[in-house]
Order: sequence, then structure tokens, then C-alpha cells
Amino acid sequence: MNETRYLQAQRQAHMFKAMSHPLRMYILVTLKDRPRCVCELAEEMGVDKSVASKHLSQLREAGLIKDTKTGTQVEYRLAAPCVLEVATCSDTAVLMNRKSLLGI
Amino acid sequence: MNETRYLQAQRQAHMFKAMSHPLRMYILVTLKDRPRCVCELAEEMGVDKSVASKHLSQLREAGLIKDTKTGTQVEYRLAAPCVLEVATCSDTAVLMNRKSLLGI
DNA sequence: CGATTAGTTTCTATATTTGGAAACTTTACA
DNA sequence: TGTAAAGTTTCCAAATATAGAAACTAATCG
Repeated sequence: MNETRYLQAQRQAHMFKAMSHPLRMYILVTLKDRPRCVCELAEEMGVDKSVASKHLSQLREAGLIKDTKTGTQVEYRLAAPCVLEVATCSDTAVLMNRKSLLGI
Repeated sequence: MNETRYLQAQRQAHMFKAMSHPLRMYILVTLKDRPRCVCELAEEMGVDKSVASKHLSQLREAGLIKDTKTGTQVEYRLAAPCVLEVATCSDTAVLMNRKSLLGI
């Protein structure tokens, strides 16, 4: 077991874990548009604000989004828009693979 | 809730879920080098072959790797090497964000 | 000050993921 | 044929993740 390689794998896996939930990806895609506060996202997704807040925490902890506090509101924005392009790109590449896999 | 956007998010999340486990990322990085069979990977990672096999199934199901059966062996290879470059790229971008986040 | 609004954290029940052991399948080959 | 090797699948226990309710914090504003 290559230690350096494992540490790299662990770090990357952690980032992808943050991106591994439908609502969290939905949040990322939505934020690409423009920044939003927690309750806006919660309402848009139809979940409790505590649920939205927790998903946002995970994304922030992973370094994917940033927040700015203004009064009682917390505005969230993408930290690295390129990550999203990356998601779309690999998504497309993999989708093509799966299609050929399924014979579509 | 934007339906199209949610479906896209769901699809991408599914791919990232396959990449969200340290051992699975380790497998991907290792396969970048050259193809391997299940027992080679199991031994290298120090886990039961059933464990390696299950992780490989998930990666295959997500369209990230392909397999070729030869005799009793099943050789796994990367399906889309670009996905790995993508992983390194976003990893770096996010890492930089986290550093500035932590004030490093 | 007291009420309201926006968020976060805690608690709890449920669901999913994971690893390893054991059973099973398939191919090789003595 | 029967034994071994390589994989997969099934089973189970332990660990983790998730949603929503409730409690809590902090800022605004009458």
C-alpha cells in the first residue's frame, strides 16, 4: 500500500463525498447562477432549513463553497466555479462510457 | 425545484459517490498506472478480495472502469483516464481554497 | 426589552454503507 | 474427474449518513 498515494486518494475521496448527494450537487449547480441564502435554498429544494444548512456545512467544510454573513443572513457562493465545469465534463465522459457499456 | 437540474444533479452525484471512498479512489489512481486483476488490488490494499471486488463493481457500475475476463482472471482498467486528471485538478483548486480558508 | 427572522446544533429514528466470513460459480489443469 | 485459483454474491454486524423536529444563538426592529 503506497502511503502517499493513499493520502491523496483519501483527500480526493473526501471532496467527492461532499459532491455525492443529489441535493448537494443541486446546491452547487444552483449557486453557479448566483449566491443564495439558506432559506432560499431550503425553500427551492423543499426541505427543512436545518437540512439545507447541514448540506451547506458539508460543502463549505470541503472547500467547495464560501459564505458571507450579513445581518441574520448567510449568503453562500461557489468557491471554485471550475469544479462545476469539471463535474459537467467528467459527467459527460462517463455518461458516454456507460452508454457504450449498455449498448445505447 | 427545477426538475431538469435535479436530474442532472442526481446523475452527477451518483458518479461522485463512486469516487467518494478512499479505497475506490486508490484503485482509480492505481489503475492509471496499468490494469490489474482483483487479487492484485486486494493484496495491494490489504483487504479481502470480496471487498476489492465490491468496490470494483461500484466503479464499473458508475462507468469509471471497464473489465476484461481472461480465464479465471478479471482485469480492470480505467474507462476514462480524463476523469482522473479532473480529480487532480479539482482537488488542487479546492485545496487552495481550503488553505486560504484556514489561513495557511 | 420582547418578538421575529435566519441559521446552526442537537437529538432521534431510519436508511445506507462497509468489511469480512462463508457459500457459490467458473475456468484451468493435473 | 477432482482440486485449486480467481471472482462474485450473500449474510451479518458495526459504522455512517440523512431527514426532520426541537432547542438554541445571534441579529434586527417595533
